[in-house]
Amino acid sequence: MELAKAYDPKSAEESHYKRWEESGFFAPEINEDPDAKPYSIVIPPPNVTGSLHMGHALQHTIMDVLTRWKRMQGYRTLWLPGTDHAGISVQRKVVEQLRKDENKSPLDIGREEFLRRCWVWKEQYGNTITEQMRREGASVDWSRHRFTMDESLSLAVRNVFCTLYEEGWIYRGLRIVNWCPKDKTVLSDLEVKEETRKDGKLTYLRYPIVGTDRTLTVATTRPETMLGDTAVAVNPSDERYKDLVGKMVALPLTGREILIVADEYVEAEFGTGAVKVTPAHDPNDYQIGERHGLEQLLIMNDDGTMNAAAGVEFDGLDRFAAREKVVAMFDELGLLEKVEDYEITLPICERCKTIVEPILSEQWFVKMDEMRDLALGLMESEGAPHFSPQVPHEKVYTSWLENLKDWTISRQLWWGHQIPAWYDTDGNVYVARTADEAREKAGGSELRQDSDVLDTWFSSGLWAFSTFGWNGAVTETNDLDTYLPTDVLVTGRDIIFLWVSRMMMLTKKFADKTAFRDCVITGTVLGKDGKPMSKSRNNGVDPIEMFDKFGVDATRIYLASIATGADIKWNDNGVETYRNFANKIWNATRFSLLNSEGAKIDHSSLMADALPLADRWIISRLNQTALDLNKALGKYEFHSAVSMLYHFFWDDFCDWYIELKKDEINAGDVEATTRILTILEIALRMLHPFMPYLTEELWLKLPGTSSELNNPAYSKADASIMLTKFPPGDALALNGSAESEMNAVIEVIKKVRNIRSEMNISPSIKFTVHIAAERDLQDVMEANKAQILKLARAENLVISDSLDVPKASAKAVVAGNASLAVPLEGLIDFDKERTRLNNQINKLAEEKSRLDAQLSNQNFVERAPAEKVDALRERQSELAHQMNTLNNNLEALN
RNA sequence: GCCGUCUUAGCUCAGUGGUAGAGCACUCGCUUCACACGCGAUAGGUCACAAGUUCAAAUCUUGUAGACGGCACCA
Repeated sequence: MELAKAYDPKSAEESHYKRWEESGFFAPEINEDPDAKPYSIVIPPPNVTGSLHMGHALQHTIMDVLTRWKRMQGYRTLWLPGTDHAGISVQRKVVEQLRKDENKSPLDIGREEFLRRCWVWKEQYGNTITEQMRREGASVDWSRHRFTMDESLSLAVRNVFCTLYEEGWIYRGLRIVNWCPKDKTVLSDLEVKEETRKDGKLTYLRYPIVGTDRTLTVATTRPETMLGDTAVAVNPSDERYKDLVGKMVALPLTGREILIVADEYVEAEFGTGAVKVTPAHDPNDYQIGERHGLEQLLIMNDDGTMNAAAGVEFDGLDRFAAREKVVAMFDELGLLEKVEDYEITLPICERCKTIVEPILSEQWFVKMDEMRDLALGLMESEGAPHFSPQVPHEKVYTSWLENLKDWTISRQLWWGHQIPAWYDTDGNVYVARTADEAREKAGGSELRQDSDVLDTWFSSGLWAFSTFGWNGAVTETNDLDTYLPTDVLVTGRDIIFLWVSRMMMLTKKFADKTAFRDCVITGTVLGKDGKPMSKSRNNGVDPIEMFDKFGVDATRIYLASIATGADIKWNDNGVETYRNFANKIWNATRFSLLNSEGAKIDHSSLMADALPLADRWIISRLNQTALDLNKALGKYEFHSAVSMLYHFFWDDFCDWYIELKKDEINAGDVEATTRILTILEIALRMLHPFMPYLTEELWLKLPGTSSELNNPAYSKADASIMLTKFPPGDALALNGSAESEMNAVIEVIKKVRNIRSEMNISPSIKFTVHIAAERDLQDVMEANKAQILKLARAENLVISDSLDVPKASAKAVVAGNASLAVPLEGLIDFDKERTRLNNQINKLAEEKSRLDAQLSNQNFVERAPAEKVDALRERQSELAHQMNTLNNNLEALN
């Protein structure tokens, strides 16, 4: 069978995924071993509004590498996929669609119809990302695909909510919350980001003091909130204002009189030392208000416009217009002291970037005291989750938990899990699992359900166990029993608090298990400009484009080559490197197949006695690589795994082993070809988790592959590399003497090549190589004569105890007190050879002087480990010997 | 304000107290019958800076500078 000259990823990508999926290879049920240990991962469910970005591609690659690796090891492996309903995102898309297509608002069509449209939207667009995951080669069990608003998962949400309410962990209360006037919903602290603006203003307003002609100046960044002031506060020990405490100020523009109170919160040194107090629009003012029994005057509507309480002149005015108007009116009244430039940090809505308004509102909250203790307890007792990399994430995670505030879980949206709480006409609340249950509790009064839905992260927080069938009504399933705790969670830093922590808490609370033992935190893939990829920066790189340009496998293994947790600037170059690597693998296979008549995969062929050096060497290297590879993967060190695969395959297997075996292969040596094919087959297995398409494509072409090579756990399944046994590596197959002998051969070849290149001798000119060495090494050289001749492009090899060559020779030293020479009568340039020898001598001299200094240091000799000292001494004497030889060579030229 | 990360070759990045590494780019040579997405040979580093610990520091400690992240505050 002849392969094309270059690897074309497209055809491989198109043919294998469907077969794998349809054959049930991704489902854990493919494993027939009743004693197989489980291995499970749940995917961080991407938003149904999302499409694949590089962060997904990175995380999915890591999850798939782990899944394929464990599956090949014979674990009952499950990678569970799914999607998140993404409350605000979907709602916004549907609202926008409605406005554009029909010029209607959600209120025009009503809740029921709006929700129907959301479902239609989800059905239509919600599987973009799942289709893209198929292209990625993600070996997820599609039969277990979950959506956060599936019936069972929704039931789980209602049951969890009710239980937490009954136990007092969920409450409804009036608090200052983060309000997004554009989305018209409350947001949790984590959904609010900060933006520093240099063009902020600090406005100083004068409030006249009643019964005097004095004024009191307050400073504010939000002048419009003065319309809701119900007090002015000063520090109790502030001498300037001591006599004013208890007096009233006449609040301009409102006709109201408000009290001057003393409160420790106020810092005398900051600003004017007097603070306007707006309890309904500021969290600190709210606290002051509580302490002093102040009125909470709400002056804004949910869209950020002022309401009637702000006064007729302001009613309906946008908050920023109101701000200007307040300042202008103070100015007119002569009460505007000054306006200063002020750098200000504003809270903004993470999604729509609108400035968030702190506002007093009645919402649902989860009390975090016990939740926090659950998560901290798991960290303390089990060290769970164990973060990779551990620094800095473990500390950030625990210190965040230690300072946790209550979680606002209600959202003023329609798309999501509607809060299972009902109100009677008197405003009494009945939390119940169903409307019937609520009616029963209410004793027949007329009820209406809370119109809010729950924070999307509330349902995601249940993901680790709700996806395995837990819904509160059903609390025991095979999957829960088998796959929980999951083994590892792979995600980004940005959702450690939003999701990771909550999943740990809620899984412990309701399934009484650890959600996952390990947590791999990936870094951020940055744009070429070094900044996070974003639409506004237009620096995004589309994974699909990379797949098209370089292939899925090249993109995957490049992503895996990034150090775990490290951020990386995207560069196409990196992917190109692995595109080339894929082509190298393709061509190595192509070569192996060219002369493969009569040969086939045969693992026993590697066990045969008296194999040639190159074979003993590559088998040792192969096993070392397999051992190191498994170790690296076990520690989530994907980058070092990739690096060792790359160098084993390219350097050891292609550059040396194949080149050394070429003559045998071309001569039709069936045994040699069998070994090459067998080693290649094992190498492909090791590469499979990273490069599933290429390896499957090639593996199926190898002679002798069949389901008999499958891991016994999959013996009844069709043949596929993804079901073979992952090479564990065998420490007994390591062969130190073969490695050192091979290294000697390699060194000889490299030295001769160096002579040819430095002396500008054309590759077409064949010459004789003389080697002088001790007896053992002579035998090695003799046994590998043909290989040395071929790779050094020489026609003759003379091996002896000492060099006997004409003056016109180029010489070099090799390890083991050996030396070599190439007679170059008529070709040698003596000046060049002198320079070449001098360069070598200088290099050795540099190393030797460092060693001499170190070894003459009495402290080092006495205190460093003896074997270290011995090794350096040995190297020192070798260097001396080599320098001596080279100096003699140099003299001989004169 | 508190906590933390990063700074290594021209570029992008590995590096685990013991002789500084890779890929790409650069230079030189090669239509060697798997691969020019290739092969061979070079060159390229004050490991940000300073001090300390140590026989020995890119690696541990402290400080400085620059880049960045998280949290808190923000009248």
